[in-house]
Amino acid sequence: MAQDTRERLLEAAEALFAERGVAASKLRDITRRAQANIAAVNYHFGSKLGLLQALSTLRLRGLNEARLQQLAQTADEDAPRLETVLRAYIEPTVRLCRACPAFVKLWRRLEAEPSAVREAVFRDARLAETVAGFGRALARALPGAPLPELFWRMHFTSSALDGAWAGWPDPALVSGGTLAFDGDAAMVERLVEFSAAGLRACRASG
Amino acid sequence: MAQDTRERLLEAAEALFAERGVAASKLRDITRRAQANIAAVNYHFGSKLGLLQALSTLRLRGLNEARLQQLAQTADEDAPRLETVLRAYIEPTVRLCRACPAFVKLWRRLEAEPSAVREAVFRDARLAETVAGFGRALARALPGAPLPELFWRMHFTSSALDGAWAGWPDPALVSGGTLAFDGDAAMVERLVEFSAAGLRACRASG
DNA sequence: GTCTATAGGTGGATAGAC
DNA sequence: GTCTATCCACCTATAGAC
Repeated sequence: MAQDTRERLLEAAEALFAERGVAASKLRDITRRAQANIAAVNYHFGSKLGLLQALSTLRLRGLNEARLQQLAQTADEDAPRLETVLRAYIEPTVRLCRACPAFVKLWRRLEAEPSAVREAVFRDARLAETVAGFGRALARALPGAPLPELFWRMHFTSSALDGAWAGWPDPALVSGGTLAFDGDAAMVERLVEFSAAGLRACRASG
Repeated sequence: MAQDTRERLLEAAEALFAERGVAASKLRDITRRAQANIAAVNYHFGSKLGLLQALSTLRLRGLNEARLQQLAQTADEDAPRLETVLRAYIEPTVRLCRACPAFVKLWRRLEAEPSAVREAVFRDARLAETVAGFGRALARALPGAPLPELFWRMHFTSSALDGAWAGWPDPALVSGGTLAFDGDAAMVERLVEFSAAGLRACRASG
């Protein structure tokens, strides 16, 4: 209870939105969990959607800024190593998964929303800069590869990344009990190795 | 209106669940779209959840049975080609994307649900058989590769597959306008090439 | 900034006629 | 199998006291 009401509301909303979905999360549950009054959401965020937007912007801006910052460390090199670029995308995500485990689930839900909702929610998330920045870096890391091909495969990588943590800490069900988390470092290595190989394979075919 | 009410309800629910989410889809909207009476859902499926379960089982059983059938054509070979195994997983999915475009979006939403809901919804979907069957096939295609590694990378492949079509027919937003669909065949090739390379890369590291 | 009270509307589900 | 009418629990949002 050290934080102020606004922060407690964001935290409670994140947990409930992630677990039940936005529509199924009732303002009453959110305010109860945040130990705030039922009217607090409207006072601080204007509406339920305002709360969702504030939360999304907060997390996604932070994530994408961290990604771009880590990517900027490779900006001097003419041809950065592919694995370095992928790490700049993946590692900040994993840090977010540690700091805000619920948000990764919420993110998955938000991706499934219709365009209008996504547009509203992602508007201030630095998404365009991130796509552009990593697109340029990939093109430098894999010169000669067709750009649309690189973008698609980066999209695969991003989906794999989301899917890897979406079930955390229980990925068992979707995998029929065959998967177990073996630590952040191992997962990062696995993802980097997997997607680097997949991205390099398009050099030959492009 | 050739189909009976039960089928029209399934179709309407699929479209609305996919577009708005399950919780946000009102029984009244579903029945209106299906040109059925408000009481029809409870008559045919018992409840809203019953409707969701019937729909999920119908689609996922069909999908997984088609996958296993295509995989069975490789069962005689000692070491099936990796690309053949991946195609047996991916191609039936693409056919489902064509036949029931809405369900792919719904599937994404369902994956984000808490374990209890997923368990109920996926219970009769032949999920366990599919995981087991493809696990064995992958192990034969890539002898020597550690099994947990193969399962994780197959999970990446599955996530990439979902992500590829989740935004269809409009993947533009999440990608900042950089992606465009260039046909089913091209997407299948891209996915197979990408994930085959990623899976093979674990042979060296295993 | 926080609270109570309530307006104003909508949800899933059912009873019972046809 | 299909329909109308209705129950009632519950929702978001707001007004207005403190």
